[in-house]
Amino acid sequence: MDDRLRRSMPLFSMGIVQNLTGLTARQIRYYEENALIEPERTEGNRRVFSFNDVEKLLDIKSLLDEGVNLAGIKHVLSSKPVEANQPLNVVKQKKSDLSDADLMKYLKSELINAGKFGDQAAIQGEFSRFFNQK
Amino acid sequence: MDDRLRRSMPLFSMGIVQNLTGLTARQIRYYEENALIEPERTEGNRRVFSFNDVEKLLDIKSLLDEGVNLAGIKHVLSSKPVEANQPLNVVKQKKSDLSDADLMKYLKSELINAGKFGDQAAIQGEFSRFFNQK
DNA sequence: TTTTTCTGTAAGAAAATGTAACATAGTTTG
DNA sequence: CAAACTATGTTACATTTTCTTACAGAAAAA
Repeated sequence: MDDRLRRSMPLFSMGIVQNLTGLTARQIRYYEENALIEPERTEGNRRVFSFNDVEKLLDIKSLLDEGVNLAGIKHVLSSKPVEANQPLNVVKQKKSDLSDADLMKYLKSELINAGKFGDQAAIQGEFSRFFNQK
Repeated sequence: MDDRLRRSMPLFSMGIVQNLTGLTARQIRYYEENALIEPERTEGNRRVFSFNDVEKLLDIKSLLDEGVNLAGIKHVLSSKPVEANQPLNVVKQKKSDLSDADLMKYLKSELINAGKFGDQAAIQGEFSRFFNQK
């Protein structure tokens, strides 16, 4: 049960971690700057990494290889799910100062026009999904 | 049960999707280029988006707001878990042509040195995690 | 003393978006 | 219907941001 402790025990120097992960020291420091890891420090200010740090760096490495950027890596490592978006999470911007009611009116009028595209009569049915709830 | 069908039915024009999502046409086209969405086309080559497309774009939008890049978004939307890394997924590179055995030897010698940092006697225990399996 | 590591800064590459030019589709109106 | 708009499409180039690499000087560790 002190596994948690053992895994966060500071053990590895920068040089070793470079070899273990294949990341450069500069990269590792950069990731620390961006709060992806938080290695301990010696009295002399050298970083000392734990197993957790190393494993996290290995995860980071594999995500980097996929081209995922730091923000993405943060997201994945903290595995926030994508917040489920509401029935319709309309973004206002531009037409910014519309009231919700106005916005809905706008959408309805726009959407009615959508009829031109496909000729599916089901459009009416879809509207209910957007407008008939709440 | 034809919900699936309804949700993938092409309904929305580019302009409407811009308003619904707050993304620019340029962005939306770029995401299509990168295979995040696959809107249908009219005979005249205009894009027509489904509900699924719009919802995906809303997810993309919220990830973008977090600073996640396309690779990251792809990863999240397909929600691949980070592949669990093996007990020690050593990266060779640089010292590239070592055999696995040589590499293990190298790691052991390096790791033994690690003792200098912390003075925790538990290091020996940790080694087993790395070397005593398989 | 020699080797590592630290911080900071600058230069370079790549990703994402903006912008502009010009063609075609679809809509609206006289 | 035909002329006039407006929305979209494609392509190419410019700009911004993010990440990596390289370098310099100082301190720590061997």
